[in-house]
Amino acid sequence: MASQKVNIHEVARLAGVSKSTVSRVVSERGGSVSPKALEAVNAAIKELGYARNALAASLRTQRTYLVLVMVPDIANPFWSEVARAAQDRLEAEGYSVVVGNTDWSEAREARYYELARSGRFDGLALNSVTGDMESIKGLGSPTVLIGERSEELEIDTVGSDTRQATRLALEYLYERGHRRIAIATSEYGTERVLSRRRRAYDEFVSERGLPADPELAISVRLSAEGGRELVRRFLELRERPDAIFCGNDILAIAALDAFKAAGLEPGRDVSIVGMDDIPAAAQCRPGLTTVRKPRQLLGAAAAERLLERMRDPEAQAERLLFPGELVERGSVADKRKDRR
Amino acid sequence: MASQKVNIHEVARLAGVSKSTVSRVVSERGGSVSPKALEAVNAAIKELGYARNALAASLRTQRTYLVLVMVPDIANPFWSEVARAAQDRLEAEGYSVVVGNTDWSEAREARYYELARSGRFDGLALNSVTGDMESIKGLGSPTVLIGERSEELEIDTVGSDTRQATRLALEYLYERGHRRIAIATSEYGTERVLSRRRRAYDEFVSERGLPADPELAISVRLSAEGGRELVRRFLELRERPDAIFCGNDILAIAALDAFKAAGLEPGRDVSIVGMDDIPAAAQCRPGLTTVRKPRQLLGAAAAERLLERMRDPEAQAERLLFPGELVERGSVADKRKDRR
DNA sequence: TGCCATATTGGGAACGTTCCCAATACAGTG
DNA sequence: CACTGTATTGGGAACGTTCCCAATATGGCA
Repeated sequence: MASQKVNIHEVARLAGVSKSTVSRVVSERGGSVSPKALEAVNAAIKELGYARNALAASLRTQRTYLVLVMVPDIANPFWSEVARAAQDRLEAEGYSVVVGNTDWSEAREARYYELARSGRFDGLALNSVTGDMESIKGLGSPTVLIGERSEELEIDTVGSDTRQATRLALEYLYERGHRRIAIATSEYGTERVLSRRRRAYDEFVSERGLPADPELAISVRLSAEGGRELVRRFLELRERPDAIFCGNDILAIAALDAFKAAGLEPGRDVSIVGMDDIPAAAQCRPGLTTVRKPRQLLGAAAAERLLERMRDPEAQAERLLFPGELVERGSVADKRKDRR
Repeated sequence: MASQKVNIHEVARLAGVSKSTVSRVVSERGGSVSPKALEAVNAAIKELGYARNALAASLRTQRTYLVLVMVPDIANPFWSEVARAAQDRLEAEGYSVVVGNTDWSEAREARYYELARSGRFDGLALNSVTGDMESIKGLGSPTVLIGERSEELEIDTVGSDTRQATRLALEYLYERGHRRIAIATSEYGTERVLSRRRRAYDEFVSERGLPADPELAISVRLSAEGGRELVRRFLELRERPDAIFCGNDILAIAALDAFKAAGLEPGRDVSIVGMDDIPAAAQCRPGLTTVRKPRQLLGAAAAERLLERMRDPEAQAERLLFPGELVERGSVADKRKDRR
């Protein structure tokens, strides 16, 4: 059975009805079919091992019921949880979800854009590494951005409030007496606009009159490898920072381990604050003080927004930002004099 | 521009050529086109913002150049690395890769099978949670199984050698003087066949004449939550095991943390061996002794096998198993008398 | 110049479904 | 019984591409 070439016509022939009737049975929005015909069709489907060709159906209906969720790092619990939450919500509405992993690579991202442009998906929820808004607008499918990476107002955006989250972390370090605070984040080439994180940092530094040494802005990949590189670069600095604010937890935890390996105890000799609050942040020693982002909320909200956008492609774009929340653990020293 | 309804005919009209010529330009296998026509077509494509409809093309050619990699847990570094390695290999051959996350759920897995049956993918590489081989055979697309979950010989399989890996871990514990060894793995309902891991364990236990207490076979989910549950169940046992062999590292590391929280020091009061060797296994304290599986190799081999299978759907199925390798860290105590 | 081989081009059919509309069957009502 | 309204059915067109094949243009050579 299942000779894999069976189509609606063969089913119709075996069931003794027309292809239209078979279509009414197999397509979800089927019109009325008599019980007798229904039974005959179902029997024929079973006997022939018929499977509906979604490509042909989509070509005709212009709906695929498939959504692509594109993220930069599938292995990062932050992203996988966002994706999972979005998947939950979208599947409940009858969409199937597949995930695209760009692995922080522009080439891969471009590849997924091409895939999306070819009409295979009804919608996309994506985090862009390149921040190339023109490509995204040219996609031709309803799209929701996850993460606040630009000032873009024409595309729906669901993210956490980067400025607020960054200031929360820096404020915390400042309160505990740190003055020479570094930021480790990812900047893409010199021509690109500075990341929001970096701008929030610059703003904070100038507000508080902290040293604005360019050495303190360290650009590394937001990965474990980036964390190790961060520590190598840190150790080579002429004047070492008191504290580092890291762009995500993966980076921060790798840095934490690398510091320990180098004989510096995080939370005493150097302070580290992360971003995201992934499960590992609670499991490392010392625990990582970090800013929690509402992952499930983010994923669910992105899905919700995408559903609305797919219903009404002409709707006004929205911008939804969720605040972060500081989670205190052990990776920040308290340098206040009155505590000593 | 990009009114999103532009098709090959409009491009042809603007360029002053026939649709056939446009097709020759946009489809990869295009025949010969004069430089003049090529230029005219490209200009028209650009002006109209034309994007080729992959659905229509696939319907005609019966090729989608899209592959689905289905895994049970996208957030587990083991699976995400396997997926990434497969993606690397497949993209090099011109296929695009999307990932399906089943989250250990049978319902989700069934949903992806349905998706696959509808002809959207040229091939699938998947790890089945249910082990429902009949569904997989009925998929109608070239399929490679990742992971050795059954005796199935009709489907290409790429996996690690579960029996060898399990025995390696148990042997290691045995050598170090452990005799009451528990196994924590995931069994699905009583009617299902026992997992390979479990069978290898039973075999080892009977070979060495170790206690075959059914209490020692603990079935939990292979997740962090499962690790915490494992420790709760462990603490309630009348006669506590010396050592636990855990089905994967996620489980093992969560258990390790839970033991510490309960006041038992892993590597002294209780011994733990994991499986996979994910990065976190080296970062936890104590380090997790575990069996390393060759992730990249597994993913690349699965991709390779799938490529061959897509080339020749009638080829003989193969079964490729890679051995594991013991990585010694600090989570196992040495109970040998001669050492004391 | 005439002829042949090759390069280029265009039109119709096909991929497998759903949509539209007209045709027929059926049941209920006066 | 005739009539009307609804339920069910079937056939043709359409979705947007590629494939096949025949037609035409082009260039080289005798």
